[in-house]
Amino acid sequence: MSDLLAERDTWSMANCSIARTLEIVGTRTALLIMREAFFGTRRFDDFAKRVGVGEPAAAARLKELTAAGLLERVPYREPGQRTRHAYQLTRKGRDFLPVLVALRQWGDTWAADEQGPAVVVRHKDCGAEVRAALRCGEGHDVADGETYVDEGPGLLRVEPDAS
Amino acid sequence: MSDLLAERDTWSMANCSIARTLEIVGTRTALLIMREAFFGTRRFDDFAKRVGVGEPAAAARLKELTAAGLLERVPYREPGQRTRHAYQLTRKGRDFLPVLVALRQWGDTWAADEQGPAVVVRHKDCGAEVRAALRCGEGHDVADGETYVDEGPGLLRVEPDAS
DNA sequence: GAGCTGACTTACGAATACATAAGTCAGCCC
DNA sequence: GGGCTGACTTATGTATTCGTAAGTCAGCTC
Repeated sequence: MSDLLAERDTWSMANCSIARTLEIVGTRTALLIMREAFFGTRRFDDFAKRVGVGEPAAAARLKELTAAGLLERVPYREPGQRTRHAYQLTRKGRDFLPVLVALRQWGDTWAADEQGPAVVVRHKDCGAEVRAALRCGEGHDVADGETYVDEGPGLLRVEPDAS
Repeated sequence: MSDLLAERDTWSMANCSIARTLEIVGTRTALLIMREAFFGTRRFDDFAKRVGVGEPAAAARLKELTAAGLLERVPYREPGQRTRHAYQLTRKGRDFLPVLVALRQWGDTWAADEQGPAVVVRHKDCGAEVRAALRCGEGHDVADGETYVDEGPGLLRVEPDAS
């Protein structure tokens, strides 16, 4: 275990999963649309209205999220209505829930509304509130300060700047 | 337990912890600066260089993150150098780690580089990789589809649109 | 087949986020 | 006390993101 943080200038984060993720959902509206999708919203107009965003912005984000595979357009038909398309979470999109839970949790803790949170996510089996927790592969809870950064297989070594 | 999702139009998300959080760290560069802060970067120039962002953008984000209380400017002094200021994570900032872990994890799973992740976060005690997991207050692991949305104390009721 | 409705698209302007390049400025070293 | 260096700021231009308002378009219903 070398201390990667001490030699931070010998490697680059050009290959960064966080940056790649943000290229898909890096805008405020994209994340809020994902929030609404988890609330069960499926129709175009409802996304625009409930997120509080204009239709062009909603259309652009929905198209991006669909192209990226977090949402899929599925045809549906209400009785007496014509066939329409609904936006529905894919497995890839549902797997994004921990990010939203972590964001909401941080906001509830550190930027809370005085009234308390508007909604809470609960566990179906027991009704207890769902939280995003850090845990290691051995099953231990990971508390503040108990982590270190290690080299991964995709680490990109670079020449340290002469400066 | 009423079905909030079915009556989605009777309440508003004007009071939303996710949206409030995004007003602080809702930009790509703010999140990448937080990533670098967790890597131990503390100096202005290093933030700009390592995040790959121009100095004005770095200065603006660092100022916002400091004003929001995720970072703090602490004076430091290297031998033979004058006093300078370093940007250091506060408790509020360190508590943001689950968001970054969740983002990285999603990216590693769904937008992975073929080389694998550049870095991994490990648990100090055992060296096992740290993951962001959903867990309920009773300690159960929460799997895909095992959640529901419930009313919180700050829920804002609204008149459903006539439309 | 005319009207209606949901689902977008187009057009245009404002605000924000970013890059590059250059300038400022404090204070330790010599 | 002049130069150097790290830490910014200022200036300017561009790209992206958003708003509002209006237009298009498909395909049921009647």
